[in-house]
Amino acid sequence: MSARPANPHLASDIISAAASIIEENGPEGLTMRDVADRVGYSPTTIYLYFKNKEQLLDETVNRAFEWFADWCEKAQTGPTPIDRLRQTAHAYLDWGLQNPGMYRLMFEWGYLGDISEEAIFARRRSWRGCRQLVEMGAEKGLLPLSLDSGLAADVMWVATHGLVSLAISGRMFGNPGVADPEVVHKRSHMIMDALVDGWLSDWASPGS
Amino acid sequence: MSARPANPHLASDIISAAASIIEENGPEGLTMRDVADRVGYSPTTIYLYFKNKEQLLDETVNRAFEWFADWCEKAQTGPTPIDRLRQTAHAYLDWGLQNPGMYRLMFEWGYLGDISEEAIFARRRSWRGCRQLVEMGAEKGLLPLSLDSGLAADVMWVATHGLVSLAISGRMFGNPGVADPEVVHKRSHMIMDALVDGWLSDWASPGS
DNA sequence: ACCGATAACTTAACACCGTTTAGTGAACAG
DNA sequence: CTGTTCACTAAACGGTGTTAAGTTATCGGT
Repeated sequence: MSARPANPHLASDIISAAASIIEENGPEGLTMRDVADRVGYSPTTIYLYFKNKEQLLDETVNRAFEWFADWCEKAQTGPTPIDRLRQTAHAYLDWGLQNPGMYRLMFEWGYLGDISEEAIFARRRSWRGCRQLVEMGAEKGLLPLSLDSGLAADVMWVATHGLVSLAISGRMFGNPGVADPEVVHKRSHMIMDALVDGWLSDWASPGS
Repeated sequence: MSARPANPHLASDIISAAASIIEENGPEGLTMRDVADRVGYSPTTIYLYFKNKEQLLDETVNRAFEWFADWCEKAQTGPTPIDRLRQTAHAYLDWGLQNPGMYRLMFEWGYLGDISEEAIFARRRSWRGCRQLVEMGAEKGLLPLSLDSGLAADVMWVATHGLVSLAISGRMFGNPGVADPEVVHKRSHMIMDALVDGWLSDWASPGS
């Protein structure tokens, strides 16, 4: 959000170029010089539109989170909150499997920079959607809920994130690193179903 | 595992130096020159003992996985498999919270390199321990298991990893990035208990 | 005692990275 | 015509992983 020159498309083009490079080479494979080449300007020009690499990545991530939340919301076509919860979970997984570079940047890249309150709020949009589904399911008695909805949403998110994280890192399924994409896809959706099944059964328990 | 000069302690010292730098500065903050400084040699000497940075990191990770598996096994003091499962889960979480830099390197760092079959087998030691606990719990009727034990272990591992991953990245708990360590510790152990509670209730379910 | 080989290590450089300094050239206001 | 501003760039700085080419010391053989 630094003061920018007039060219109104360039900032957006730079972000698009960064996003496509991230998908091709991963977050660690993104260089300012590559971004500049792709938009047809010199590397210094990037710094007229973004304070530094971190800010460029932050804004790229902000846009990716919007796209990600849209994707998850669009998947919710089922009649009951339970249906929509399962659909959301699988949509989340698919998004991660299809955009592994961006997913890693969004959820695993170092520690968070100095992003604004609005950006934080916007990034958590999909989490709020998840919590709403949990609350709707609990109200209708479809979800046996002994936890508050925020904790339940955290539990679901944590497990879903862990599945995506391991699946895209090639560290799962007996032979870590090998990871035929089709095998990973099939196995991870199977695990996703098992996770959702677990959420739908009773959460109440003896405790520790 | 490249052919190495005679100095028998140096390779191990280099790995130790790398490990401590990773804990101080994170994986992205590790420099070959820093490693060399810390062991008191020139940067080029490191390349006499390790082919490149990737191999140094691989061997550092191998050693960390041993330490990690020891830690998880030592925590299993309870009488029943269920007790030991919960203890293992919390031990896993604590290890991650206390060694965030190494944890990220072990589980989230780019794609896996060309590591040997033995190394892969060794790295999965803690996963096998988890699966054994699940099998013991199921045999004794303590764990209602409608899944095969490998899938059940994957489900548990995935959720536990997701919790650690989000907790150490500062992306959880309403205000991502802020993350007072004590708050993170308390909240993440609460989520861990909720996760374990879920595993102990019935896994059987309608499916999707 | 001397020679050559080898082993352990270092100096100096390479290409590349994020970033900054000091511009260039064109458009425009007076 | 002049001075200013604006969008952009060339060249450099310090830092990175890595390598080529030494340097120095030790040791076996004669």
